[in-house]
Order: sequence, then C-alpha cells, then structure tokens
Amino acid sequence: MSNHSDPRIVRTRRLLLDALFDLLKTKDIKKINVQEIAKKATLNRATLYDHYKDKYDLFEHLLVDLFHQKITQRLSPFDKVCSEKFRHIVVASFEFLQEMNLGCTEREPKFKSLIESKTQEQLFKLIYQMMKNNCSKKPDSEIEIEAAVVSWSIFGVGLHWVRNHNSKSPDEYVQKVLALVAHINEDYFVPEENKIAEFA
Amino acid sequence: MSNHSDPRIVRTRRLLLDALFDLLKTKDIKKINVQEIAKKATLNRATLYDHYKDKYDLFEHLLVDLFHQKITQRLSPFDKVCSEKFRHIVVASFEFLQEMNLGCTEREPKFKSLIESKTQEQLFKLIYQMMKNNCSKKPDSEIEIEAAVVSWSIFGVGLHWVRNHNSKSPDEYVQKVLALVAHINEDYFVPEENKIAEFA
DNA sequence: CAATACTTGTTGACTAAACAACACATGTTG
DNA sequence: CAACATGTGTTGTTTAGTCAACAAGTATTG
Repeated sequence: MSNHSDPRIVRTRRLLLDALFDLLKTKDIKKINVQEIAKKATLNRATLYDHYKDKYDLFEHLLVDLFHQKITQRLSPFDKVCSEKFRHIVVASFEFLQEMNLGCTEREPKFKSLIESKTQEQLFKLIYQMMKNNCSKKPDSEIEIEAAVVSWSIFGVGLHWVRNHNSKSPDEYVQKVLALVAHINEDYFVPEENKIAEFA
Repeated sequence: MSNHSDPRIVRTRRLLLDALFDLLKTKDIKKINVQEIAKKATLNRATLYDHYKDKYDLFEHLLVDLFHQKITQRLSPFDKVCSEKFRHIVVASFEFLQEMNLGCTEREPKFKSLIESKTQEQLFKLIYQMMKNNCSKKPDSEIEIEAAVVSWSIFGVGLHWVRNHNSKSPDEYVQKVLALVAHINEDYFVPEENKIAEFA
C-alpha cells in the first residue's frame, strides 16, 4: 500500500489531506478525532490507518503538502533564470512561515515547533534537489553541506522576520539573505538548466 | 455493483458525472471519448462500464442529476407551504429547460429531444412522489393520472415558453399553468405535511 | 469508586476499482 | 486495396477501500 501510481491512493490521500485542512479552520488538531476526518473525506475510518500512522502523522503530511503547494504556485513555469527561481522559493518560504504562524497563534507551542521543523526539512530537501540537478560535478557530501547552509539561512531569516518584523515587507530580508548566500549559489546558477527539480 | 450505500460507488459516479459535465462545456458528446471522461475523472476506463452502459447512458444520468440539482437548490427547506413548493418546482423546471436549451443550441436535434423527454420523465416522477406522500387516501392509479396531467402541463408550458417567448420573464406562464392545474393540486395541498418527497 | 460512553488502533472477510489484454469495429493514409 | 492507427466494450487478476467487530485506553457521570 504505497505504490504512488495507483489513482485510488492519490485520491484517498488527497481526500484525507483536504478534509483535515478544512477541519483545522474550525478546530485545533487535538479536538479533531479520526472519525470526523474520515467522515468529511467520505472514507472509512480504517482507511486513514492504511495511509497514516495516526492523525498527527496525517497532520505532518498536510504541512508538507501545503508547503509544496505554496512553492509550486509561486514558481511560475516561465522562470528561465535559476536565480529568479531561488528568489521565488525564498519569498514562498517566508510567506509559508507567516501563514502557518498566523493560523496557529493559539495552538500549542509544540505544534509551532513541529511546523517549523517540517518547513526547514522541506526547504532543505527542495534546495538539495535543485542543487544536485544543476551541478553534477560536485560530490554529494559537499552539496549536502551547502544546501544545509542555504536552507537554514533562508529558514532562519524567515523565522526572524516572522517573529520580530512581520508587519514590514519581507523584501528587504529576502534581498539580504540572498546576497549573503550568493557566493554558494553562484556554482548552481546555470542559465541553460531550466528544469525545476521534482521534490518528493 | 449497485448498492448505493457504498461510499466508493457514490464517489465514482460523482467523479464520472462531473467529468462529463466539464467536458460538455467544450465539446459535443459525440466528440468526447470514454478515455477522456475516465482521465478527467481520474478513473480507469473500465470502471465507467461498471456503472454505465456507455457514454450516452452516463449522459442521460447526468441530465437526471442536473435536474435534481436544479430542483433541490430552488427548494428551500424552509418552505412550509406545499403550494409554494409546487411553484418552486415549476420555476426550476422552466429554468432547467431554458439552460439545457441554451447549452445545446448547436447540438443534434436528437439530443434536444433526449433532454426534453428526460426532463418530462423526472418531472413526472417528482410530482408523482410528492402527491403520493401527501395523499395516501387516493388509489395509485388515480394519482398516476393526475401526476401525468400536472407534470405534462408544466413541461408543455415550459417548453412553449422556452421555444417562443424565452426572452420574457417566465412568471406569467408559471402563474397560468399553476392556476390551470390548481383544482387537481388542491387535493394535495396539505399544509401540515412539510416533507419534500425523496425522489430516485 | 464503578458504571458508562467514546475514542483509538487493528483484524479479516467482502466488494469495488485498477489495469493489462483481448477481439472487434471504425477510420485514415499511402 | 492493405496497413495502420484509434476507439469500443469485455474479461480475469490484483490491489485498495469498506465495514463490523474487537480489545484497550480515556474521559464523564452518578
């Protein structure tokens, strides 16, 4: 039960993610029970357990899903220039952190930190994949470290902005963090490489 | 494969109906092939044949579905008075005929007549069920005939309006047809009976 | 405190959907 | 005309989803 190419699996997971997303608008994750999620998704309760460990596992996957949605809606397929893509990713990440922060002001601090660590994780994965696709010369171990520096920088500045200055426009912060990691990114700004990395 | 209580069946049919509905906005039913419908519904082509004889069968069920949607969206659940419900049904039927006529101006005459006969069929079923629910005294055979007169009257006047005067407001026609069948409906205007009949 | 009602996570039998393969019809291109 | 492609409708096998029933944990209430 993990072959992602079966349309039933894609559909079922979509239904579960959307159902939880809807319910989270009205209630805290703690107050939501599995039966409710299943009902809203028009699925059997047992089916949720076929796909996710429990509702918190589903919740984590929802975060991943929302992050991906945010990135892909920002990343216009017409951006040819790699540095432009990077800027969009930074902006999207900032927005994502902000939206998650707003949506969760009243929630347990424990969920805030879950959201943040998931965001960082996904940001790292995305940047690592992009770097790998755009620069096959360097060894993986080096790309890993550079991806870590870039992703943690973006994440850190984003979080700093959300926590302390989120009424201001993020543009200045975006500019600065990009400038500071530019010397790393230079190695990956290959203009002829247009494809955006597929990320899991 | 016909137990309507299995959520998978409800979901699959909904997906197929919606897929065809979307495709009909851009193409004629003739130009649409089964593969396209299945793809849009994110279903396997063979699954369509589990539920419908062919795409024309699906098309007929779509008409039924759209008619039901039209009726239920018009019929506010707060209408306590039975005569008010009847008026809503007439208006909804007129609107349905008009929309179907507009949507199919360029289509084969054969589909126009299919649409019309389906509309009449559904209108009869609906009115028959309402009458039966509201008047258990009369024998079925009599209710059948009275339902036929009422439903054909409504249908006929509606079609006449659509064909000849559809730029004018339908209100006058609605008024008149209701007045003309009022003596039949009187037997069924039971104020304390609020429930609207479930129709297949 | 015990009785009661829910919620959770799991199991196994049943049913619907996916999928590839099939024969057959219809079309269209050299 | 034959060769080729494309759409139709059906079949058998495999896999996913449904459902009722289960034990175990956790509130709620008298």
